[in-house]
Amino acid sequence: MPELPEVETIVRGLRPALTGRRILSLEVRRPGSVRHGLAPDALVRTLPGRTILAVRRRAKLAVLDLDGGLHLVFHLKMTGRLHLPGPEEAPDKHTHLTFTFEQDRNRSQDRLFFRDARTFGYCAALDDAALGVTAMDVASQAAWPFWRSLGPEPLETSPEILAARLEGRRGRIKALLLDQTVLAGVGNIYADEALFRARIHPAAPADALSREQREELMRQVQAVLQQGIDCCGASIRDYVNAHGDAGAFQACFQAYGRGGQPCVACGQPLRKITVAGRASVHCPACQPLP
DNA sequence: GTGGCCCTGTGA
DNA sequence: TCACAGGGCCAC
Repeated sequence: MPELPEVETIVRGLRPALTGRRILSLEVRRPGSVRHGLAPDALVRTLPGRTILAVRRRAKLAVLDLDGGLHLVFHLKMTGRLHLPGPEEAPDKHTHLTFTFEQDRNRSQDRLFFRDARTFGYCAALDDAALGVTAMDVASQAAWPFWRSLGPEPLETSPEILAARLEGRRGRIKALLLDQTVLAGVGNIYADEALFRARIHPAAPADALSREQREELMRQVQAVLQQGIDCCGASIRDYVNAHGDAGAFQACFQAYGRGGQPCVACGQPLRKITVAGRASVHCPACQPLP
């Protein structure tokens, strides 16, 4: 569930608590939650003594940059959480990784929990080459394929350039918005919201849209992502930030999860269909098929 | 391009 | 009790 705005909110919450901290230890309570990079036992051996240099986001991934050219990449998928527990808080059955930091007189939290009820999420420990820190790394075979395949950041790319990535694509527009190689960070919520605001049917073939429509769609993608960040994310079901607080963007939903309810623009009931295997809510009147 | 799979908590 | 939620991956 955490999409770009939710991961951005989590990262912003973690940054002041974690930047500059030295790792004391890692406890791996569920080895399957460590994937793609170093094996769990190697990670447990190599982490103590390393310092967190930066906390950042790429697409829907949260990244801790460590000294020595190591990076911890977290994919939260649907139910993953990165959370700073209180001093008395014990790991529960869904807490798969617990990081402990050296005490810091200025900062009260000295642990980080990775929790994930549905275990789709993971932590990957990868080196500079795997993340393509230099241009040479990007071209090298050592690059982590998933990372290398990620498209541009939608909030750091112009709508025109984003729209140009749809050119000549025959797929349904919603499937392309969800395709992380086209643009990185949009999930089901923000795809439905952007399509509604751009008045484009989710099942419209991308090549049936005009250039103006594609650019307007990308402007709306940027607008809903920015609004999501400004609201500290959308909380439905599981999502909370690093401190356990809910977001507020769910109150701004105009399409997502509103099937059967009246369209905020025209009052007609919104329709729920399946596109690209995902529940998709749209207004048949405002978002006609081209 | 589509659909099944992974997995478990939630709500009808 | 069971359908449903869905990101990424894989086989079709």
